[in-house]
Amino acid sequence: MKLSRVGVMATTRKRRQRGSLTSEVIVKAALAVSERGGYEGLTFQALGTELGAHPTAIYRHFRDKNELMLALIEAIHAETLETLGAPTGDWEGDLRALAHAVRDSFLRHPAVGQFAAVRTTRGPHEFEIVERIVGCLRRAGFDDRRAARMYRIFADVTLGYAAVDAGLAALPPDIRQGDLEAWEGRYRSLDRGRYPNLAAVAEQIPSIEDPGNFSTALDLFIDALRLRLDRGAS
Amino acid sequence: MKLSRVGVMATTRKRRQRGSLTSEVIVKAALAVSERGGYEGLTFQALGTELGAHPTAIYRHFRDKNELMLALIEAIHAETLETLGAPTGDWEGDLRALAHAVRDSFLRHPAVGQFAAVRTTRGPHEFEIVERIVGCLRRAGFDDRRAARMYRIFADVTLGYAAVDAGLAALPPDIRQGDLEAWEGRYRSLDRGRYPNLAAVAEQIPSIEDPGNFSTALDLFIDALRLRLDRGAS
DNA sequence: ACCTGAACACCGTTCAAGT
DNA sequence: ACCTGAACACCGTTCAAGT
Repeated sequence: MKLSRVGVMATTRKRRQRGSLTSEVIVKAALAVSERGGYEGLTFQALGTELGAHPTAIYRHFRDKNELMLALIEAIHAETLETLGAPTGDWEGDLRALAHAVRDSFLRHPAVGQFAAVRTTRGPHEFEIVERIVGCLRRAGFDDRRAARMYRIFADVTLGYAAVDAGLAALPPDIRQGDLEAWEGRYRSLDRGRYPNLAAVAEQIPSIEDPGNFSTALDLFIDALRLRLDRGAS
Repeated sequence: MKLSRVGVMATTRKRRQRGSLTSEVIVKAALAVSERGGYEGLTFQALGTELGAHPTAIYRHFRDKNELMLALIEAIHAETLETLGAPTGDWEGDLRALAHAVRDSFLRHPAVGQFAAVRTTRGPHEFEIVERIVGCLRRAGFDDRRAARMYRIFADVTLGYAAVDAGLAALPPDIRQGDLEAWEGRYRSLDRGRYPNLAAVAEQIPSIEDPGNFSTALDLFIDALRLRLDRGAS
């Protein structure tokens, strides 16, 4: 083992034995790495070190980083479903539970979760999550056309919100710190003449990291769904 | 001029004259570059070429890529405000117009827009957008506490949704193509036994790129706001 | 068949040197 | 004062070579 290329294999914990490298092992290691080092820490070199294998050995299981990313998102969806019980039949409660489970999974792996709303994994766990959402909406009383449309909006809003939360959590600590301080500092000392409305309420704006925001957004969404059901024509 | 480092200065259009490099010029060039090459195309080298200057000359105006990014987001917010008339006093129409203007700006510069929901620029244009949203909510009849909370949700939902749309538009063309085809292909040929609800509605799910989705999401949100106003307790 | 080593064409960033 | 050149420590990815 050469030491000229410092760091690549130098800090290897244990050397992996031939044939033990599988997609599952790689996905698991990648989630662990991303949890520690954020997205910019999730590199093939770091992953190789984590695995006790050469960085390029990963290419035997994933064509490129994009394919690995999709597998990681699928793994997150799998986690979401694991932490979630079977549907209870209460469409509203089930929708809420699903949305919260999705967000929790994204936040558990923010470096991956921040991209999960934009990509489609085209995998079974993703299908299953969609299946569940559509199931809730149909049980609520929406006809197929309406259920399909509402599914799209619900998924985009929920995953989008969760992805923003994940993106925030995935920021490098110093940058995140700076952003948070801006909200707490600069936003509360603005020119009342120039920003009268903002100045009036600034102190009462919940932190962008307040977990209650997501719940309130869900409340609003479900209120709106109920309203459409009451109006009939669904 | 050496040619050993291929490409860096080789394709320079015109050489910039000393002293003409300002933050404004750099921001404008960066938005142009990002429009063409997506996020992975937005590099200091590409920006240097666009500017007719050495890549590292940019560091005289921005400490690092993070600072440049914040300036770019501010520039996008400035564009949003430019395309937007003065508030009309109709809180609902104004909110809608604002949300659409934000999304349009994000989509005009997707490589930057996809990050805009997560970061805070702490700049005057960002303040102005917040000011306007809060203004709409107060005019609608929300008291300060409620207006502050609803602002947070509205901003997160709207910017989050727009950022997802931008992220989609910013995907490298081949990857984006693959994702879209998955929605149109695989999602419509699923096992009806395993995914009964999804299979029933799959054909009717709007495309993830359908611009009507955002409008519908806004409709739902504003319905929910009205409901809370009607319920009293402002 | 499975993995490594070496190389390639890039990145962002620092800093001494030029004008 | 403003900008460039060269260097540093990284990236993802390809491919010939080893076992």
